[in-house]
Amino acid sequence: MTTKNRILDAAEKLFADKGFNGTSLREITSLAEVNLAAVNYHFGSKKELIKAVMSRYMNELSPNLELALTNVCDSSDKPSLVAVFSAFVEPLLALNHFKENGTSNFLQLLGRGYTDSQGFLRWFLTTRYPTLINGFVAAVHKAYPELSAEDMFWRLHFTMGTIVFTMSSSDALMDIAKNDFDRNVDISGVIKQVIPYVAAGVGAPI
Amino acid sequence: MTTKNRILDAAEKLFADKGFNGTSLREITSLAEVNLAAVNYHFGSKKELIKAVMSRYMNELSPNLELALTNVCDSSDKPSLVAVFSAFVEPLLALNHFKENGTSNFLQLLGRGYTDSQGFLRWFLTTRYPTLINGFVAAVHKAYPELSAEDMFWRLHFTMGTIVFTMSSSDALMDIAKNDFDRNVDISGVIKQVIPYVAAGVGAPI
DNA sequence: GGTCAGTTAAAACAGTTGTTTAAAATAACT
DNA sequence: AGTTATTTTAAACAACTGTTTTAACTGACC
Repeated sequence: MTTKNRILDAAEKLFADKGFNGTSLREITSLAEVNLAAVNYHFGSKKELIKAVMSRYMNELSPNLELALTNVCDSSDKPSLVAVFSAFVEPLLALNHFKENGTSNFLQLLGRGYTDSQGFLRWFLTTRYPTLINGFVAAVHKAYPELSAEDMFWRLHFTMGTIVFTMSSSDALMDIAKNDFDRNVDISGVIKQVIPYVAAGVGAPI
Repeated sequence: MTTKNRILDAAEKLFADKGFNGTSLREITSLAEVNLAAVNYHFGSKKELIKAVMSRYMNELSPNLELALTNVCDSSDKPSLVAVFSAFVEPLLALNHFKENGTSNFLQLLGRGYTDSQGFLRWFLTTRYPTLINGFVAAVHKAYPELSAEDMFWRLHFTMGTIVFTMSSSDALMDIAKNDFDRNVDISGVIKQVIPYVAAGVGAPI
């Protein structure tokens, strides 16, 4: 395991847990058991480290997700919204093969990035992965053509909020579910819960 | 204007903008034009200041919201979910009379509190305002009695996520809406957009 | 063996953080 | 007016932040 990867792994875990602002380089380097200066040597700055952590996941997820979305669009003249959102499930869960707790970590990171650091991650994602977003918009449009561009814009951001917020506090929510309902839920269980919700939300009558 | 209130106002604005972690006491005291030590003198600690900022809003909102929710429950044997969520609108918008930008500030604070500081605000709200949450659950149950307690739990948290995330980035979203659709949206416009979405989400078939 | 790029290491940097101290200023009360 | 209590002030505190520096080490190539 190289120093660079030890840092990436440690940073990923801590960023997901406590946010970008809430995690110091010293916490990262001591969890990674590397020297403090290694971060700036290998990545240049903390901000670049954040980008590197996110890129590792996005580069893995992005092509799979684009493929799944075009598959949904090709499979039917008018796919259901549930089908569109279900296209996310497999690529997201595949992150668990890519890395242990990959799905959960990535979604939590996404949540952190949207509220920490005043939207710089939103800029990062929309400028670096625009085809992904376009593919998603196209799929939703095909499933619900009556939805205006403006309404679509809002509902997709509501959806983003639902996902991202749920995942950034998913650990706490799964704990509560275990206590109150004696039910063990994992990240794929949460995803299955959320799909009907967002599909119905996006598909709400105008 | 007392020192205590100057601090509360400045803290509220900065907390909403940049989060609790992202705001320093020195930023707060220089915006409030008071001495740095005044925060610890009047509030004891930064954490207590956060609680005080949130309490000021919750004490204003909570009784109005409880009343509105019981009114919905009393008005019909089976109110619609849109009616239940619409009960939030007036009490939330009334915060604008209570304080300038009150609605937007409060909702943004709520969003910050849920992602910053590892869920301590969730604990604060659920332990301090339990009747509010119970009233909400009761209203949703009356509108959709087939929904199991567990599904209800998840969907209410999804809803919380939608609201809270949307509001914590509402400034950015309203900017984009202005650029892309040449449409001026204010906070009440966003609320009106989000109600059909969350109502449909909570009301999704099981 | 010596040279040299790549990497690691300890230490210090300058700046910021929340909090505390102790003195000065103001207000309230007898 | 004189004596409390309350509030404000400037200064310092120790701890922590991201980043830089300088020296030491590593392994490869000639």
